[in-house]
Amino acid sequence: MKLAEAKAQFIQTWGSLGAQWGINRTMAQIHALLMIMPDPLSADEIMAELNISRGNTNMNVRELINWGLVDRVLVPGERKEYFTAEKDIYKVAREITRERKRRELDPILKSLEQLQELEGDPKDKHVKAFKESITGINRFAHQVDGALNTFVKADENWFTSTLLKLFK
Amino acid sequence: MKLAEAKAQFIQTWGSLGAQWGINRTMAQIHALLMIMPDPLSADEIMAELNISRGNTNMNVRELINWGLVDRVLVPGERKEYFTAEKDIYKVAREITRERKRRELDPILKSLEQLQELEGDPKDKHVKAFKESITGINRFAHQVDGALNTFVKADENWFTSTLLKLFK
DNA sequence: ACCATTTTTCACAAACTTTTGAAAGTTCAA
DNA sequence: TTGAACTTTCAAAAGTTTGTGAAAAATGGT
Repeated sequence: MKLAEAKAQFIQTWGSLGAQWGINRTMAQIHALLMIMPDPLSADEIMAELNISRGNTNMNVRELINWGLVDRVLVPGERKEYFTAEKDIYKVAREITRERKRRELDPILKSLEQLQELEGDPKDKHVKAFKESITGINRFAHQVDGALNTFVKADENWFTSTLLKLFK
Repeated sequence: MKLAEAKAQFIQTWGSLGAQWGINRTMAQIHALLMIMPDPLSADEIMAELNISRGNTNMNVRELINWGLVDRVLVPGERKEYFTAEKDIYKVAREITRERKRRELDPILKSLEQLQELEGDPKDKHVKAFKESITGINRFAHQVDGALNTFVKADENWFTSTLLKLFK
C-alpha cells in the first residue's frame, strides 16, 4: 500500500468513527489529517487535502481547538496561522474523555440526583419500580464517573503501574 | 417531585443521551419507558405514553430487540405482543458495549491492521510520521479491545470488586 | 492611514435522518 | 374461509445537520 492511499483510508476511517460518535465527520477528518502530518498545516492546505470549503475548515478547526485536540502554531515570519494536532493517542483519548464527560455524563448525574427526590407511596409498584431503576442507574453512573476521572487524571505511566499492581 | 413529572424527565434525559450517542432519540425514549415500567407494555401503550406513531413505535422496538435490550413478552390468553426491558443497568451496559464494540471497534481494528502494511522509504518523514501514528493508535485500540472484552464477559460483581480496586 | 492578506460570519442550499399514517400483510378463533 | 385484531411496510413530509462561498471583519506591514 502506498502512502497516499493509506492516508486516504485512515482519514476516511477516522471520519466515520467520528460520525458514529456524534462528532462531525469533517471535524474528525481534519483531526486525522493533522495527526498523521509531521508538520503543521495551514487552512489552505487543509482545504486542498480534504476538498472542503474555507468556511467549513474554519468552523471545524476552531471546534477542534475548543476540544483541546488541535493547537494554533505561529511560524515566525509568516502571516498565516498553522495548525497541529497532539500525536500521542493516549493524550488524545484523555482529552476526548474529559470533554465528553463534562458535556454528557455530568448533566446526567445532576438529573439523576434530582430524580432521587421522588415523593410518592412506596407501596405503589410504579413508584417502587421507578425508584429502583433510578437508584441502580445512579450508582452505576457514579462508578463510571469515578473510573473516568481516574483515567483523565492518569499520567503516561498509568497503564504500566496498573499492570504492576495487578501482578502483586 | 411527582411520579409523572419524574418519569417525563427521565425519559427526556435518556432520550437526549441516546441522541448524543448516535442512537435515535425515540429508540432511547422507548427504552427509558420500558426500563421504569414494572410490567410489559403493548405497542399501543408505548404510542400513547410517548405520543408517537405506530410505524415509529414498531421500527424502534424492533431495533431495540435487535440490540438485545428489549424482549417480546407473550401474555397467555392475549393476542397482543407486549414488550419489556432489562432492568439491571449493568446488564444493559454490557449489552450496549458488546453491540457497539462489534459495530464500531472491530472494523477499526481491521482497518488499522491493513494500514500497518504501508510500504515506503522509512527515511521520508511523512512515511515515518504516518507509521508512528498508526502503530500508536493500533496499540491503544487493542488495549481498549481487551478491556471491553473483559467488561462484556464480566459478571455482576466484577465491575465493583475488580475495576474499582484497580483504579484506587 | 492604507491595502493586501487572512480569518470569521452567515444566509442559503444540499444532504441526510426521522416521523407519520394509510395501506398491505399476517394471524388466529370461530 | 372469513374477518377482526394486530403488526409491518413504505413513500412522502417534516425536521435536522452539514457544507458552501461570498461578504464582512480583523490583522499587520509599509
